[in-house]
Amino acid sequence: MSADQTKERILDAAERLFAEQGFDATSLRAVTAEAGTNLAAVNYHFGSKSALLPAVVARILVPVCQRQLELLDEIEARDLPPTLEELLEAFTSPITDLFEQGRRGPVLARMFARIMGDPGDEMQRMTMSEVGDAEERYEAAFARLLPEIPPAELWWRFRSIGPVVVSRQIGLQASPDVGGPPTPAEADAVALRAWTMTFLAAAMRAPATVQAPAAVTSAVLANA
Amino acid sequence: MSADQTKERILDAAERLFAEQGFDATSLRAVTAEAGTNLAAVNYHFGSKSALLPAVVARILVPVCQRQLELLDEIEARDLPPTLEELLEAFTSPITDLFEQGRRGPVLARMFARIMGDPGDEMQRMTMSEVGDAEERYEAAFARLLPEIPPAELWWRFRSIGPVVVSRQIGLQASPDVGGPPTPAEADAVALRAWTMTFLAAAMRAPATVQAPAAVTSAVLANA
DNA sequence: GTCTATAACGGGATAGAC
DNA sequence: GTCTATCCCGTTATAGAC
Repeated sequence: MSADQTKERILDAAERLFAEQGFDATSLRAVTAEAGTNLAAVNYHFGSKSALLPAVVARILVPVCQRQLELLDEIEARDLPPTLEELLEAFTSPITDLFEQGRRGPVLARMFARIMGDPGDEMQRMTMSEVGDAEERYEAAFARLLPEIPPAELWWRFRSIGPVVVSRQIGLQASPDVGGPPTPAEADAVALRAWTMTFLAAAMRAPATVQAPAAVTSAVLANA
Repeated sequence: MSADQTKERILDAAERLFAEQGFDATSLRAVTAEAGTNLAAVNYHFGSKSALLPAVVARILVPVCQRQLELLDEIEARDLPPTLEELLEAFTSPITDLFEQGRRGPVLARMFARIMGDPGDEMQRMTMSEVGDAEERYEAAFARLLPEIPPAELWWRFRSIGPVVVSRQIGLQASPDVGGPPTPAEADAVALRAWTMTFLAAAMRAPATVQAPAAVTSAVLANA
């Protein structure tokens, strides 16, 4: 078997198992068994177990961000400014598409959630380096579209888009007896995109909060 | 040392370590070292490592839900129906309060995020049994307040509240060099509550999505 | 490049004294 | 109830044959 094939098979197996069971709970033995190789191959190709994780994450994230940027390019190539819904759709649909990929998608949503809650900056730094470009450009695009929202408040609104999309995808998987969705998951998947768009568009468009920002408050207090 | 004291000390240590490092990555040896006891004590009081996790989670969640229910009782004891903002505040403030508890709070946000993304229904079932009551009553209260939103769509809106609150708390902790918030965390903490309220209130209040629900669509297709 | 075999280690659980 | 000492297992990583 060629080197590239072995590497890909290891990544496939690792992605599935990490997503399903978590990184710590997954042994290299399980990965190599599923990949049809052996322990030594992982260490040869990736160096160690911990080095396998960034490789898996990058392989997932890179195409998503590429697609996000492509869609943004298309939007910005036009003359007229985009609608908020268009911008949201361009940002979220590559993520949703990923999650709706047959049987690969669903488990990935959980992997994302795990990454977001992971301790230590290591994982977040890793994720950032892949996602940074797309995030910056979209944030700027939202800022142009919503000039009346102060940048600090808009920053938080923008960062809530991902969690909402990811958490809803996870909710879609929950079985009804542990508090899953009220209607069949297949039917919901279609409606869910539209409902999520409604939810996020309204939230992004909300008038700026009137209350004085805390930064100002504390500056005033400091001078008192 | 009394039995209760030992038990509490183990729970304290486990809570901190699970939240900081994750469940799998935390060894019982680390827990007992911090608790000032030994391995056998954990197995005596809790039976096993896996049985320690539910105990830790329950100790965190129970008071939060109690407070949520108290606040809802106060609101419903009045004659006039609550505003959406009041209801949101009552639901979210016990969570936010938890996260703002000195040095205990911040790590707990990550523990929550991890739980939400955890595979297997085990953890989610455990969480549900603690949280179920409060969730049901609040969902009903929101439904009364927003009768024009179809229940299925409202269900998803309501389930997004938690993820938004939790993810923002995690964002508050991120250091600026990994994409943390633009302004100092201390100043933001105050403003953040108000901004989050603006965001969520607008999202909850959004007019119902016009598009036909997928359930209807697929029923029509099935009859074609 | 790939594999087998093994080294070196740390984990959870438990028996049994106190 | 609490502790020490120990068992036994699964883990990662690597040396060395092919």
